[in-house]
Amino acid sequence: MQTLAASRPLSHPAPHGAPDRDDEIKLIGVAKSFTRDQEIYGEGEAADFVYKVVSGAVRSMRLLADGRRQITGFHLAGDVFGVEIGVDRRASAEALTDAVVIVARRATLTEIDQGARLWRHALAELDRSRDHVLTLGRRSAAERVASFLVEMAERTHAGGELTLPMSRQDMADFLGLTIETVSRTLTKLQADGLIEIRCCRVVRLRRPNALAELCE
Amino acid sequence: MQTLAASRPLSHPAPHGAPDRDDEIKLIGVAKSFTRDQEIYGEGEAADFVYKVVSGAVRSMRLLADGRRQITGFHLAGDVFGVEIGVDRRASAEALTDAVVIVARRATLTEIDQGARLWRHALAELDRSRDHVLTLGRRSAAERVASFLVEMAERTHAGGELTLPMSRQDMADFLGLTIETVSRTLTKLQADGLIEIRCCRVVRLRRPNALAELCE
DNA sequence: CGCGAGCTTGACGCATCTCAAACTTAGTGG
DNA sequence: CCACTAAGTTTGAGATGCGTCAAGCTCGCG
Repeated sequence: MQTLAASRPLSHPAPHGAPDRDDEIKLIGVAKSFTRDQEIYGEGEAADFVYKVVSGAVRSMRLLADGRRQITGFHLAGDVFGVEIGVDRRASAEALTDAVVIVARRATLTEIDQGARLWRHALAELDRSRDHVLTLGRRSAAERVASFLVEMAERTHAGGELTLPMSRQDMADFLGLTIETVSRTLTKLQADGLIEIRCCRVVRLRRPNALAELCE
Repeated sequence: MQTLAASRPLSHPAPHGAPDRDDEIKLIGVAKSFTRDQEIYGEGEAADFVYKVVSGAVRSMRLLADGRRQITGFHLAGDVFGVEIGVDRRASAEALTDAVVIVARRATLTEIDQGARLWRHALAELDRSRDHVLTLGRRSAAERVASFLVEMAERTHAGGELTLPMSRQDMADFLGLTIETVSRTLTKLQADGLIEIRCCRVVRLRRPNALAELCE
């Protein structure tokens, strides 16, 4: 299932520039590549490995019994994902695009002394997750899409023009909306002059401040 | 503002029975009491302290500029809260009921060697927050209320009869609904025989399995 | 050039929100 | 102990934002 690309053991090659502090989690493992939509791990499996994105992007998600899907996060180059508290996976992860990730045994994390980094990583994820809770609980469709674009622009260090690694369906499942509402909302934001949709996945933020204000 | 009740320094007095593993975070600090609705800390303040509930309950929340409120979590006896990654508070906390909490200097956390516990605590919170994301993103009002009741029953070890420490408004702001929808939904669940509302804040789960199924 | 996946647009329906009023409960003072 | 009050909750009627269903369109790819 998982295509083994290269098996050279490697420590992490600092992905997108040096982090502000020494917050880079070290993974000692093997690089694997995944093709678009390929499962990296599934809900209920043993959580024996942790991952770090080298290139491409990954989605984490949970499913309800009837198939409704909620994406809990997108992982971009440099992001660590798949760190769980329990023995089993509570979420699944799939490659959003063709992607290369480092796979490390879970025990590796704690063997090399980096307790504080792990803690801060979890707290940073928690912070982001709570933002997400605020968005899903209290923001309108337009506000959700705006905050999503602003966040993605920040995370990808996009200067004005932003290339999204995910489809409209992924955006919808992340934002708790339908694909149609996401599409309509983007069209509306464009009509209002806040963004320009260059092509499906390329968006220019024309008035980033106005977008940010939408998020209050 | 913060009523100082007792200033006896104390380590945590294991609140509601021993935890499964040694996951109890140790706080060395002072007990303070807060009255219902009293602010414990506010968004934007310095995050110099961490807290643990001794008795009563606490809500953590974030506000949008126009006053919309999202409660990100309820903290019951034994729960640690107010642990942040940054220097400033990204959320505020208020007493849900009259409550006593232990207040500890933030540095205390890391001084006494309990890195793994802190990490697991953050991961456990993250897990819960992601459940919350799933609920807010993809569940109907009935499913939200059902999952809330099930979760609260678990957390309070309620055997059938559950006494909620929060108002309908708090439930609504936690579940991303309005107070009217929460009220109507509870009435509906009662009409369907899943619960019995003994009085506003006392609920008996008549068919806990059916409720759990609603959450899939 | 034509096909298919993904995206957009339209029309309509419904779950939830809004606004408003009645009711219940808890608290207060006579 | 019982009015009286205020806060919280429930209920109702109507509005609306987003979902659903169904075409039609665009663009990348064979």
